Amino acid sequence: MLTSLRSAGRTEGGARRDGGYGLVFVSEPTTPPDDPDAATPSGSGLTAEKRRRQGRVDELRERGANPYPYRFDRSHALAEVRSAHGGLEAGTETDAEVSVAGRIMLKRDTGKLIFATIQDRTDRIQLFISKAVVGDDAFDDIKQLDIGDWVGVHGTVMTTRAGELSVKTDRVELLSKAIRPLPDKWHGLTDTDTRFRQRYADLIVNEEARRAFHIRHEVISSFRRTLAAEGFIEVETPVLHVEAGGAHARPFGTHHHALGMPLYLRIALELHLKRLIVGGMERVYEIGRVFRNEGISTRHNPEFTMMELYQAFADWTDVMAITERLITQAARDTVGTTVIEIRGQQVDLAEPWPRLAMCDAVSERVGTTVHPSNDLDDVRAIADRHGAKYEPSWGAGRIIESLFEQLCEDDIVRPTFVTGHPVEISPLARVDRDDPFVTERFEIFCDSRELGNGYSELNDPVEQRARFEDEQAAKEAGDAERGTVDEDYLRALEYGMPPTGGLGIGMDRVAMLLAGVDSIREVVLFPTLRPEQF
RNA sequence: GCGCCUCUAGCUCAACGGUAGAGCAGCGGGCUUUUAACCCGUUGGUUCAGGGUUCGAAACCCUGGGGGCGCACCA
Repeated sequence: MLTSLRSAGRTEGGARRDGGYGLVFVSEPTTPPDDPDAATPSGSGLTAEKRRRQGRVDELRERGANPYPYRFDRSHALAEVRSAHGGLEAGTETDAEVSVAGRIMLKRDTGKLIFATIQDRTDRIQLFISKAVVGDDAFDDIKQLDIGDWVGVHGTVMTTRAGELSVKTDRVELLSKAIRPLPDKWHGLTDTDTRFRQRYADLIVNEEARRAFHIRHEVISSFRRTLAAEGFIEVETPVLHVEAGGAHARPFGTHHHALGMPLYLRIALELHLKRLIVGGMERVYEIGRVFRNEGISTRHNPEFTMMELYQAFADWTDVMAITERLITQAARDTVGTTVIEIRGQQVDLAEPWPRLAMCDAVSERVGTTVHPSNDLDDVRAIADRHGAKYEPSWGAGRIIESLFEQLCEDDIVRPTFVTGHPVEISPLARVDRDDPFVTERFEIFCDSRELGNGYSELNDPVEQRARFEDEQAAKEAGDAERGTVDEDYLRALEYGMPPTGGLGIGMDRVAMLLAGVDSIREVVLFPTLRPEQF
């Protein structure tokens, strides 16, 4: 009873909807808001173009056709058609029937024959549309299709006399009418602002853009496979933090209304993941967005994607090894080789990455031994001599880092582990077992950019408290990027964290490296921009 | 935040301080094997905005806006 009622109702409703496009038609604005100046001969080309295309939509509806149908059954992606029939000789017709779908990118109309190039996410393919095959009425309709329209096509596979693989079209269904014209078919979009704001248009017309995002996807997917194979568990930890810790960076602030309290967007994944190591999860990782309230540049977007992993019973040497494996494998999976070109140099990522102690690198450049144990005034004098900037509150360790950035960073081309960061700038890293002034820490530098950061994790709760207190003192002295004492994290450490190695990698930067692009905006789909004025 | 560069038709680009143009897209016509199809004809402009200099400004100057690059910022 219920069932029959329901199905009867559905049939009735369906029938009403099929025969009643007028309902939809009436409720939709079918003329542009600036229609009043339709009478005037002037007006922008875009307005006229959109009006013409919308007019076509209205016309189709009046005929009872739906310019925006609900679905289409596709038998093959375009790349599948090509791989199955790519070897056909010129001038071959087959009886292989296919149903394909895509966006019309090009149209060549020779009178009674139309060649159209459609594009899906896998490939492009040519449609061979003959008036004699589809019939006069259908041919007229196909002529009315615009570049940018989505179509579904039924036909058979053939090659033209020139050898172009094509679908000899029996029937074309309009799947979605494009009201707005596509950018230039040859040049695409070049204005970077427009490319980033209208990423949808960029992706339609610029293959390079599609390629970069495909590489980004492959990098992340490769990381997940490598980590799964090594026994890591993927987790998700909070984005909203009461106090943003785990890195030196200014956070974004927000507010929770029901709790009536300020919250901060995370600047790192570190502290929550290490709580999970305390909890006994042993090998965990997270790939997630972090937010830093800093300047925007070719290397920095305010929100970016970090991969952090933590491995119990491991130290920094294990973590350096897994770093090499992750990035080398990602190169194989994305570009098919471990040999990539960086600044004109051929670099084989499969070779062991050089290790460079920060103090050694600086010492060599300044011609005298520099170490965080040096007298502060001596280190300041060296910094002054080499134009490295520092604040009065900085200790020798932090000034050495400044010297490194000033003198050494730019020279690093191939991936390099820069090791032995001073304790002062590494509040969560464990002191080097052979040198109490530096930590068992490394940063991965490549093409002068920092790709990641790892260390033997500090797990002594008493020492961690002392380091946090130093951070808080620096923050209270006016350094907004320094941290605070995270009592809950200290409580976790008091339960005992096993010896642990940790790693953080900037996924956007790895994607940049492997995609061979020099701006982070080429691998972030919707980079942060000022709002557009409409 | 500072410096330099940039903004012209839907898109890609021209235009000495002197009538705002081309190609693509669109529209009309022709063409049954094209390849950014081609051929003929044609519509389309708040030259980012606002001021100023000038007989005359897309251009020169000022202010503002968007964007890019560099610096600063950024373990």
